Amino acid sequence: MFALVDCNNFFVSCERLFRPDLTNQPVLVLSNNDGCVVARSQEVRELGVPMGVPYFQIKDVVRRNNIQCFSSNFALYSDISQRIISILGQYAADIEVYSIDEAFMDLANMPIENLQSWGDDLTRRVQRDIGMPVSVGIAPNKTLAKLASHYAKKQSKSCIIDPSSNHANYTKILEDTDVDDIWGVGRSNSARLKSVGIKNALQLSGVSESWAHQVFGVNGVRVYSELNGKQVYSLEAHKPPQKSLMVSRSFGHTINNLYELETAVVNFASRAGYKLRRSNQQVSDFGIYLRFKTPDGETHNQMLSAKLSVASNDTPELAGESLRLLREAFSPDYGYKKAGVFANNLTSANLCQVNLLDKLSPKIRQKRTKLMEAMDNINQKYGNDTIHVGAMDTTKNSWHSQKKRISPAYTTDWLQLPKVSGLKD
DNA sequence: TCTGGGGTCCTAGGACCC
DNA sequence: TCTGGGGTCCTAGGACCC
Repeated sequence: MFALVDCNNFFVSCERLFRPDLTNQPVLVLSNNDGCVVARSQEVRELGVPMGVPYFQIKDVVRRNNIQCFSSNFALYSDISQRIISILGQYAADIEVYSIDEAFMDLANMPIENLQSWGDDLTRRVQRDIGMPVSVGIAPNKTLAKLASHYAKKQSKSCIIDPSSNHANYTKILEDTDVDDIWGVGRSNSARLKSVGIKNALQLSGVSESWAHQVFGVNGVRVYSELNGKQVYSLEAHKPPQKSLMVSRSFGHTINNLYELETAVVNFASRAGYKLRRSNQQVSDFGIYLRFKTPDGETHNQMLSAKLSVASNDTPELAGESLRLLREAFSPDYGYKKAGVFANNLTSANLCQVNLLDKLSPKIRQKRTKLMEAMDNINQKYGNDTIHVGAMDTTKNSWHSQKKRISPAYTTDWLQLPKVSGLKD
């Protein structure tokens, strides 16, 4: 059996940890640049605010109902997430951290009669130690475990789906689950399913395998098989190395001068270089991404990439490459809204493929590796960008995203610790 | 006027090989 | 009249996840 532990309204619950006055109040969290809604409290859901809606479209609802809005605060969310994972580690040997607010756990050797109390105990423990409400779903595969955790949110105790020992319960839960809520069925496929009268998980589990294959391809068959109790996906306790990487931001305001754009892109390239070094990887296929409006008001996306002569994770090199591509693409007539860099074809930094035509000799490259190491150590100790490439120009950061409503980094910055007042000595 | 920032996998089509 | 049969690799686009 597998368990899925899912935090309830994770970002909102993180914000509430240090704002207990917001318990039972409508609260939502916005994406970067305060663009759209990425987390909603139960109260906000009940007001009919959908997930992912642009903020400007719901301003009236927010004002009328006095909804508390926060910019996303990833320093806080990541820290809370790690605390929760460390507790989960005490409850199972193998854990797959699936996202910032979810983890799969392997319960292979647990007697079936212990599952309910195991799940309920875990729920109480995370609530007590962290203050985070979680839902636990337990089932013979990941798809059903997801479905069970979804169901657990409604019944406020952990939910077990076991087709072999309690078939009636299994059937009932599948019937109660809308096809939209099945893991692996997205917007496009749920629309197709509904158009042929398949509205819930039970109906989907009853089609033929060949039909599932014909209509949804191999992924459809996987969903179908797991709904029927087979195990297709296994627990990935050790994540394979990442294959691609991206650093991008929407700008706080439209940019149309090259210099500002350069400082932004060099920032992203530096960040990408750091991420590569941290994971001991390097890139051979590197590029930039631009989103802009033309004078006639049309929005376009543009991607330019280059093959590096030698795989690299050297910040000055990546920054130089992104500047070269940017200057090639830039037009003063466009209004730039967003930019980023991307890296495909990541390989281990231990593999070294030299190139006779490389502008830098292997010896220089070795020195550069040490230079980056020193830079990372200094920045780790004294703060981000203490040392950085000159083109970043940290005095010009007008491109930064809007984060007007961000809460303090309560748990990761000495200067932002919560203050307790009103206590007597 | 105004819409995030990451990722993965699959598929189809084209270029190329013999 | 009539033009094979097998591969691989790359790319772009789309679907999905959080």
